[in-house]
Amino acid sequence: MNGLDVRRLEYFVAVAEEQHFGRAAERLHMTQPPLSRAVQQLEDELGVTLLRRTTRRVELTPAGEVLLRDARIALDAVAAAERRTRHAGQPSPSLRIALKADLDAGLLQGILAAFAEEPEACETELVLVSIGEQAQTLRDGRADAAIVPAPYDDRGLDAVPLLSEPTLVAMAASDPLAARDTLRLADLAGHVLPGGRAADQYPANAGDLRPSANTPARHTVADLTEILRLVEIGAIVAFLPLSVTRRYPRPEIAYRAVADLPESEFVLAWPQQATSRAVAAFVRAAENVAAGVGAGGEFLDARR
Amino acid sequence: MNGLDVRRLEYFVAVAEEQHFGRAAERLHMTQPPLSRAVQQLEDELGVTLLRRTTRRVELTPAGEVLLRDARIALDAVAAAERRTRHAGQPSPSLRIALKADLDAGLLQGILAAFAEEPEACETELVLVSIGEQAQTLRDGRADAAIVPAPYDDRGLDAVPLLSEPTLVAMAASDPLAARDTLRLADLAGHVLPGGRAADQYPANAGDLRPSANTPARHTVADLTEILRLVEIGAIVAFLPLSVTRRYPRPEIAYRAVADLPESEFVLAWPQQATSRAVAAFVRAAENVAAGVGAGGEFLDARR
DNA sequence: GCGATTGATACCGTGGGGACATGAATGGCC
DNA sequence: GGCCATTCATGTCCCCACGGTATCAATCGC
Repeated sequence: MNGLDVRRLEYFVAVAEEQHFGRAAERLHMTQPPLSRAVQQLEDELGVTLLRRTTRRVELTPAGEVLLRDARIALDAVAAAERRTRHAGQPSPSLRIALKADLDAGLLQGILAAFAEEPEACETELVLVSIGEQAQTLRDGRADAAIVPAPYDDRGLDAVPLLSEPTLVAMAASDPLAARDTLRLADLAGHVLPGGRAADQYPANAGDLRPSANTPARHTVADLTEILRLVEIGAIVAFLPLSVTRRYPRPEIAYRAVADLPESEFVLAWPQQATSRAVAAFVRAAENVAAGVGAGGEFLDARR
Repeated sequence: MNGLDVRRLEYFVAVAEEQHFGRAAERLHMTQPPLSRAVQQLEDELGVTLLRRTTRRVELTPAGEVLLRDARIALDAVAAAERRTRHAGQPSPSLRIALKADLDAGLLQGILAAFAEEPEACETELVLVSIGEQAQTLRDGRADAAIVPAPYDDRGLDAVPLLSEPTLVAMAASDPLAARDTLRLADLAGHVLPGGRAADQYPANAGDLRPSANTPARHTVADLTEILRLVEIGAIVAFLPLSVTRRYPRPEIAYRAVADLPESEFVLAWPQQATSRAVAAFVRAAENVAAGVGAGGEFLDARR
């Protein structure tokens, strides 16, 4: 028999992630011996050793690293195929829009209304996800399009820019810096962003709101209210688009302009393989709405 | 048991492509009954009907169309994982560069030399493919990077532009138009490109050299020599980058400038998921070489 | 209406995957 | 340094699932 199969790939990924056959077996709801054998068979079929085993440690070979990365992608693709097919099989499939609540640049209502006018419109469904999950939601087939703040992981996705708006820093009102009207990034030395990165090094490690997989986060945040609560108590500062700050006026939080902070960009993204007319119509609608808002310039003044 | 598996997906794709259980079974080297059952099980697991069966015809439902597209992508990803892992398991894996012979903008030798100077260089291997196959070769794991003429199918790929050079039209020397020094696209009305598209409608349907899956091609060509032979006998005309025409000076072929024909762009592409240092080094080397050549301007004069 | 074509159903045998029991090797610890 | 615990590999058995053969049913063409 030639060719990998999904089950074995899942087994390998579990072992690679746990670095431990026993724990991986537990996670897979099976016992350890058949798991060991399955991974061995995988290695035999490939003619490649994927894992260095000691009785004390399991670690990946270079080839194992390659397979771990590619297997995750392949498993994502399989899961996406399943989800999309299930959804497409429903009587009248809706268009599923993924977004983080309040991170829509204030465009959502307008876009939905414009889309409803399109000749190829269909029902829409909002898929509310955690911060930074929008792209993955598209890749794994849970949504058909997403409004997402840049930067984001665009692998496998197509996108059009929607609009840019000023980025403000949110800090505790009690912070000495809050006395000033306008700051510079360097002033924020010593302050920490959600996820634990240093605020004054932004955007060296891109992704203001995305939880970083590499750096161990002191606070793991998935929601704006969590972020704002931490801001209030002075634990962190956060960079937020103007439209978001407008929705959360809080006495204990000061929003201030930062002169050398890049603008917040919002894009509309969708899976590259998408061919549905509904997605195309939604993209058209969103572009039109964004163009209108951008020309109107409602967001040009930075504070108050 | 939940989750699709590779075997069933292959079965479904075979049936969907053949629109016939018997032929699909033959292609899969099996008999028809277990194939029918496997597809039924797939439908049961998904809770979705994928195929409308009559005893005379098998056709896809909308959900079936979705699964066919996504299953192909998923199967590609699985096959790519297998190929890349096999390759990564070799003692000292080479960097595999895919290109169509002579469609390298004349950069190949320079890039290879520059890459060899890089600190993270490794052995390189050339994967010579048919016209238009470069991108697929990257997606399915047979190569790690590719030199490819734009436009191309960039799904799943990252790329940097290398250089642009004038595009010439190759036509039979006996063609009346060959008497003129410079043409316009409209002059080519009635002439046919490789693949059967009308030359004067370029680039309405993008992809000058890619075989089109939709339009039935009168001539299927995978090689420059085949194209040039058809040009010589006056069957087609072809749009070719200047660097290619320089390599094929033929008395029976006239290369002429076309005023409103866009330049030929070459890009270096690689899989988006690539993380290897060798690929990064190769990209650096290629960018440097291309920048040098572009600045030198060797390709600026269009004819003679 | 009859036959040919084609997909579905019935039934059976074999092979592979999982559980249980056990072996072997390595690293920590006293 | 030897003992023990941890952990991965191996041996064995069992069962399910996949594939093959035989056959049925339905539809289209003549």
